Amino acid sequence: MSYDFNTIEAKWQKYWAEKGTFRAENNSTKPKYYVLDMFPYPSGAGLHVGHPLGYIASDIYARYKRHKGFNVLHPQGYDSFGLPAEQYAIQTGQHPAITTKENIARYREQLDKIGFSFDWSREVKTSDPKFYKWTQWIFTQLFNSWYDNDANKARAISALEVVFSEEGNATVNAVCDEDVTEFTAEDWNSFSSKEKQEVLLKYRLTYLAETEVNWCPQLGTVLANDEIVNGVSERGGYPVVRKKMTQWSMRISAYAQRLLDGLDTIDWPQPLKDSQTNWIGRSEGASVTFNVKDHDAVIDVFTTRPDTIFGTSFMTLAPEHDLVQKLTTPGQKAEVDAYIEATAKRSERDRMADVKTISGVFTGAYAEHPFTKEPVPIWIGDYVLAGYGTGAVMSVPCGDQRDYDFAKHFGIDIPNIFEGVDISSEAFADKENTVIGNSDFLNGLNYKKATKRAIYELEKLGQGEGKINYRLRDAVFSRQRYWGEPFPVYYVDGMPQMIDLKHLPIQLPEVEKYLPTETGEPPLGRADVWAWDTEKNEVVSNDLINHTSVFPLELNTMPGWAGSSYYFNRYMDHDNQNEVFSQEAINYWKDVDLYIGGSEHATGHLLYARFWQKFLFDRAYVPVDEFAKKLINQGMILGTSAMVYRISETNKFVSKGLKDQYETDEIHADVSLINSSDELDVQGFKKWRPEFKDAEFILEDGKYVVGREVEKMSKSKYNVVNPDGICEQYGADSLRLYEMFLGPLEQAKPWNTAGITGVNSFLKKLWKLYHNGDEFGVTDAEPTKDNLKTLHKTIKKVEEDIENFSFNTSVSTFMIAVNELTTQKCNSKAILEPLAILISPYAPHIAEELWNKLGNSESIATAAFPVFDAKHLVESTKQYPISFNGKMRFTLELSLDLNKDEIEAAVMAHEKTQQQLDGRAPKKVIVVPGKIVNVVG
RNA sequence: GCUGAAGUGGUGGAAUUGGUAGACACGUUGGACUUAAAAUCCAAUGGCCUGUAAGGCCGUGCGGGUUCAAGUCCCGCCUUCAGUACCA
Repeated sequence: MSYDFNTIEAKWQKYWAEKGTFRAENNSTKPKYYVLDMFPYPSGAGLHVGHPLGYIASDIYARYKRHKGFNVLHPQGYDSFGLPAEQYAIQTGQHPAITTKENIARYREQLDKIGFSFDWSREVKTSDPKFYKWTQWIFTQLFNSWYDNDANKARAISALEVVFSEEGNATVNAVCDEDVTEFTAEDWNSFSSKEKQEVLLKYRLTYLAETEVNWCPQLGTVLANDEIVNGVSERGGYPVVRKKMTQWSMRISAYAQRLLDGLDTIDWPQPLKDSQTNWIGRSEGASVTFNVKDHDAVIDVFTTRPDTIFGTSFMTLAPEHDLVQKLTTPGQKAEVDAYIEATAKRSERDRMADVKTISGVFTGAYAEHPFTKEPVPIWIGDYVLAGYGTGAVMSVPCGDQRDYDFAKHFGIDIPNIFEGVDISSEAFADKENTVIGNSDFLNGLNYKKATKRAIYELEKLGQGEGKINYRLRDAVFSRQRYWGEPFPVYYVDGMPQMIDLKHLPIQLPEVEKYLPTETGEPPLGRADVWAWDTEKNEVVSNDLINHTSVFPLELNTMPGWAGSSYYFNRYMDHDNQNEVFSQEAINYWKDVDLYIGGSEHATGHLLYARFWQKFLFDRAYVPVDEFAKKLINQGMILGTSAMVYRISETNKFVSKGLKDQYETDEIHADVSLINSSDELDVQGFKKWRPEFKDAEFILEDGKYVVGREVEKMSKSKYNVVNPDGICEQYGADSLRLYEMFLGPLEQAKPWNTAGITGVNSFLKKLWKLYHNGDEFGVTDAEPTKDNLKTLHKTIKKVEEDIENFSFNTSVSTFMIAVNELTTQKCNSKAILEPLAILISPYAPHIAEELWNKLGNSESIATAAFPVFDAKHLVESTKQYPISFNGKMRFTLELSLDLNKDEIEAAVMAHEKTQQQLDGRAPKKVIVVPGKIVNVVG
């Protein structure tokens, strides 16, 4: 009876599904443990071998925790709203829901073959109305909340209304829009309903604002900063331009400091924390207000160097700055307008590509230095970004290289305010060694003291204060898309109104086309049934909008990150129709104990999810304010592409070794056409694509050899390897073991199918260990000392490895164990039973089969993890080599029944040791069972 | 530029608080079995020296240092990868 993995795997996968082996209960006497994967976007291409890497790791850990007696929650679902399904819909007219459903079915089929211990009964799909009902509800909660800086948390907007009606807004310390004006209680009470709504909107955690956004014309939508890479859209690589639109925004900036502080409390990878820290971009400094000469306007700037304020010789505004038009003198107007037009034309990408070119123009206006009252010329320049700080800077050329370059280029003064520093060729930006001079009351002070003093003096003048600035901007939350969550919002008199939970979800309407309307409205504008009737409390036809109780609905949809910002909590109580999750469920599961996923979500999903979690915490819906205690970023599995070399302008291909003799183009060949010695199947290649039908080949040694390149696994590079094929040929257990064996979990590593034979033959050997020829055969014989030693060595190593997420080395440990037990001819049940449990997290199918054959009627999944006993590793005597001075080596034989002190004494007393150590006795000897003696002279 | 991670055989990678570097696997070579191939099994496999053996020397990106002992610790470089970038 040989190892027939196909039959075994199908059998146990069916068994697990039928018995509900991995179903988690929301209450248990066992301690809870929540293992989560980042749920996939179900793309049309299906899974390749890189996708399941993290799932296998989390599955090993989940299964291990079950063996260790935990009540484990290990769910899976789909992040099923998104652009590709919609793009496909635009091209084909196929409803995205249909495509999505098909893709999910395919994903599920592929995932099932790998034997994961997911609790599929808790599956969530972000595009499922039952799920997005709650996404919409959370949106309404954000709308009904404001951020109280004094309490340092979000509070109900109703509480704010009470304050307004009793005290006005003077005492309110909130995170709000900058254009909020002060009003009294009397003012508030005299406001019309609409005026009140307008004011409140400036305080809400999600608000409407006319904002400059990243508009992608090709995609027809707005993108968040993290959806733009190198100035083009992350998806599709299309250009992005700035555009002003009325959009929903999330006031994530209110949480900037807490998002930063929270990082100290969670066990996440340092690189990921660093990129969130950079993204939030906290910088300490001061805001300074400059009065403008001959104008009532003022210019606010943010600076990290208030100590250098006396070095200010000009100011620079971003070309988009609001004051530019107002300040520009008639004489400079033509030049300024031309400059603004020129910068607006340049795409974000161009602007980033050439940072070296210095450009700018003088406005003709002057500001007044707060201390010297000297005139300071006001320039505009595109090196100042509208989106950072206040979009204006006080330029101190002697202390900042960009200001220096700008000043040099335009012949502006470069006053030196540093003691003993030469600034004739470059600016001096070294804070640590700064001694201020030429600066009135700051003279002689260092950076720290001068900063403090400058802020103090500014505050005295009422022209500035210490300030902390964050790079993190509020997140735009509107997308001009079809395939996303509709907002639970309708408009009365232009003001947004939330739709009550009992009427949710607001479902996506049917539309004929998935493109924006001819009038430029989002695709939902095409729906003829898409308005809200406040009398009937339901979605009704557009035609009735003129009716007094029928109002237009919001036509935008939510961005991709909406659903993924709380899905981890919804798994806890996925089917609850009355609440997003019951307090009972959330208080039981609390948070994710282990979260595994890619590092590409560092500044997107993982930041937004932390933000929503903190918000839900503030409003007392969740008990903890960080959703994941530990996070691991699995590395990418890369593909090994095959390259063929076509001689330019011909259909002739030259083998790799000869390619340097010709001018060639590199072309990807499908990896399935290459054998293990890099030889191309020439006939197969001709048939592969029509344009190669008549291809000719220049061979070397009768073969066509391809070049190899390690790169991202992708359909377009023809280097994709599917897990299904691997499962069929080698089995899911081999796939699981091999993915772990490839290397450390966090590291990127290339896939090489050939290597899988190693783990495959290990499984065959394991099978043989339990079989006597064709018969299953284990005995009740007492295990030998060697048997026990092998077993306990393996228990110890595997347990340590799993706890440390070093899954790769345990696979080696298993191989060594099986080799040793084979040599020992061990078929003792007392050894083989615990061995099956050790292996089962990694190779669950074969383990379950062997476990079953060993006479166990229950699944191996809940069997207790074997207990390590150190005594089996201790031998009566062991020889230890001792090296000294590199050259001298001798062996010391010690009894390991001795305790540490006795061993130390024995070594000290050892005559030879004394000799070899040149008369000096060792000061310290360390003996660990199974380890080297450590002799310190 | 800044931030972070990492450099070990032909390849993927092991190596606990500093303690026999290269576990385990792939690949390669030789052998067994076979008409042959596949599969399986056995042996060898960092480099160099000595005819073999025994043994020796050199070896963890480079140059120094600490230590009886360094892949591991310290200082200074080089290279690669990832993230981020006119952030005031």
